[in-house]
Amino acid sequence: MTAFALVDGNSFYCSCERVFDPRLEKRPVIVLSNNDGCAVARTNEAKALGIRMGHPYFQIKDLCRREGVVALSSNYALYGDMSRRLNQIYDRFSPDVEIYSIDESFIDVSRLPVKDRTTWAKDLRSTVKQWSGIPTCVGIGPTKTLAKLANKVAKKLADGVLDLSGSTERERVMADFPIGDVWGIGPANQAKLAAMGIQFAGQVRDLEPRQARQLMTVVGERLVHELNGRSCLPLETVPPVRQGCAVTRSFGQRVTRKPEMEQAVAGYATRLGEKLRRHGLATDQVTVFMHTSRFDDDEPQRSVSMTVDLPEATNDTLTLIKASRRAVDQLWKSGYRYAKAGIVTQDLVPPSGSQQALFDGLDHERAARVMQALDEANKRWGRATVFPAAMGIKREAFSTKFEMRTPRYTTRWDELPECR
DNA sequence: TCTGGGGTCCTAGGACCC
DNA sequence: TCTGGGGTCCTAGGACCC
Repeated sequence: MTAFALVDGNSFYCSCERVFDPRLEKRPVIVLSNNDGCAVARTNEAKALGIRMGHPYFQIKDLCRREGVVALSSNYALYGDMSRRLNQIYDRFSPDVEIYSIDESFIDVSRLPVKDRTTWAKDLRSTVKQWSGIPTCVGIGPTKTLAKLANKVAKKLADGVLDLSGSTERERVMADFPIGDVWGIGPANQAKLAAMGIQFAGQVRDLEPRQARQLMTVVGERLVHELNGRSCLPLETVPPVRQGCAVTRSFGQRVTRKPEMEQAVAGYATRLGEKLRRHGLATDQVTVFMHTSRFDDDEPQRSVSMTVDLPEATNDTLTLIKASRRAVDQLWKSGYRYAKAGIVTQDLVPPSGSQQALFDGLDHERAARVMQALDEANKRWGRATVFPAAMGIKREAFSTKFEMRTPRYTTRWDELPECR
């Protein structure tokens, strides 16, 4: 019999901030998306004030001021590092851990030598809290979907743990668990099911698998099995090779001039190269897109994209910049206020450079050494210490806003927290 | 003034082939 | 006027996730 635990950090980004600034304790705190656009993490105190997930910040600015909500820009360097620490702790509790997202991990608990999984989970929670400062919740069930469901319910329990291994308890909980909160049911499927009078997880569980498939494709059929305790989604301890890679950003201010667009996209190409090299992958085509904002509805709209094929798979930043610049050249048209642009790639492959170098001389080798030096310098002294001139030097006009970012406490020597 | 970014999986339908 | 039957591959778009 399979058994999974799902552990996640409560209001994860906010909790990370609280670890390093105890003044945030008990206060409503939200963390904002890129560009300080909308709320992507809220403490319970902030939720109680009616701040929704994805709530645009400009709409709640007044509320925040009035109610003393602390709004922070996102600090991904900090959250990523805290996430790594949490997983190191999980590893001590089980050899089988799947990192599912920055704040969630699945743990195989079917073969743990414990008689009571609830006690085990409570021990995990308190260890994590003590060692990292992050509060967590744990849900346990015979399938991943049920572990997720248990976790959601555990959020409202005093001890933050719920084990749904037993079928009686499971049925009781599923009877009034809203379908919209079930993992895998989004707004579209929720509406479809609601139209059939289905509102609770227990009703989805009792659908015929064939009917669920008709309604929600094979995903829905799997869901029914999972809710019945028949595991369809195995633990994936080794992350699969990634299929695509993208760097896209909204601009801090609308872009109306071509040189700015060129610099912005050159910056994305640079970042793309870094990501590809970090994963040991390469690409043989890049798609560049740019568009205006749908919220500027009294202005002319434009949304275009173009794919450029590369002669061979590469992760060389300068090659990526050249290719994306060609695309910008083709796509650019003045008279619009562009809000966002990006580079997207698919069909990632291992770099072909090492073989090619044998045939067409030293260029590949040289380029690879330049990239290696670039990556090492930026790793040691911080991102964009060394960067291609095409990115431009005065980037303030369009670069992403982080006006309320806290220090990168754990990953930068010059931003270490100090005791006074 | 101000509305995120980056992934995955699935299906339908067209192009193409024999 | 008649105008098959099946495959495969690729892509766009939808849905979902955090």
